[in-house]
Amino acid sequence: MQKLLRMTHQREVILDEIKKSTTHPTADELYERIKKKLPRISLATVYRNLEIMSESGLINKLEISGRQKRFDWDLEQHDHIYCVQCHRVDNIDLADKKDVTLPPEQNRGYMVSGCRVEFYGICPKCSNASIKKKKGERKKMACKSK
Amino acid sequence: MQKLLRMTHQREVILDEIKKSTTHPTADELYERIKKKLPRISLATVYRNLEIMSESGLINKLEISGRQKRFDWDLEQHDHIYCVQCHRVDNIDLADKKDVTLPPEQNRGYMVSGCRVEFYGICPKCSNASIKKKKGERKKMACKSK
DNA sequence: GCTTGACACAGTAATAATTATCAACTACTT
DNA sequence: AAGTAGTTGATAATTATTACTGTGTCAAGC
Repeated sequence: MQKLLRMTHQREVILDEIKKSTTHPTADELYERIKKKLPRISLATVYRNLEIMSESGLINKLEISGRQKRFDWDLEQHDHIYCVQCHRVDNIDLADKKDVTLPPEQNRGYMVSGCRVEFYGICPKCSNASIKKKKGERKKMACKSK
Repeated sequence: MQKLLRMTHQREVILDEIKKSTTHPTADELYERIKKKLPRISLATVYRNLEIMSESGLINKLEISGRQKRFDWDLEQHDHIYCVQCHRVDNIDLADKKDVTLPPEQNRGYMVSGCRVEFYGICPKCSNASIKKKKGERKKMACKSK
């Protein structure tokens, strides 16, 4: 499964941009940022290399709700919390994750290989934005909601 | 949020088809099955009504990994396990779900409104299929993988 | 019984996200 | 230098979903 890959300039820049992210960017978010450094890069290259790099284990592809794929540089096992309003995704570190186990009589015959825990709610930016809105301050939302 | 809606024939057939499902069908899986009963129904009608019925609480729209939306007639809170090979989704009933909590210092400022637990692995059909394949029996996979 | 308005329908166009294709280019290997 | 395997940018194609459009249906009010 682990695949050798040449570290091209494009790949370096993509990887670099992911590593700088505090949140979990989508392919087109990364594309927008990377364009500033490599104006001629193609969106297809970004998609292609995110896929390749996640296959070869350099980054993680998140399995998470929502229609866009998101990528993560943090290869340690961890879980996520995401905002139902702006779809932002943050890391969480669940201490008692080990307690979450599926009793064998419940596994429906599956060979279980893992478990994801996903919390959801409203992120601080969005809840601030909606408080301000209530107060009548006609200000733009802090984070875009699609 | 709860919205009144007229129970048309199309809606009845759609709802009926979901309730008959042991797994969690996608819109186009349902469309294929419903076409046999209502050959003139439009895919758009299926999508529209799944959306409407989940808004009005008749069915559940699953937030789950994978690119297609899936729907569920079971309105009770429960979690899911899914097959990484054929993308089938089954219900599980997690007894110690209550233990899965996010310590306040970990919530990143979110107003947490819920939590989903998702197990993954290989479903019985797929693992049987791959055993048969290993034995050299050139048989078709038991469930399609896309 | 006819008219009006509110939904709902089928069919199709449009959109969003992603993946595939392809010709040109690059870096290695011989 | 020539061959070749991998990579790139541009663009076409695909997939899943949503929006639009003209038509139809039904119940309420006249």
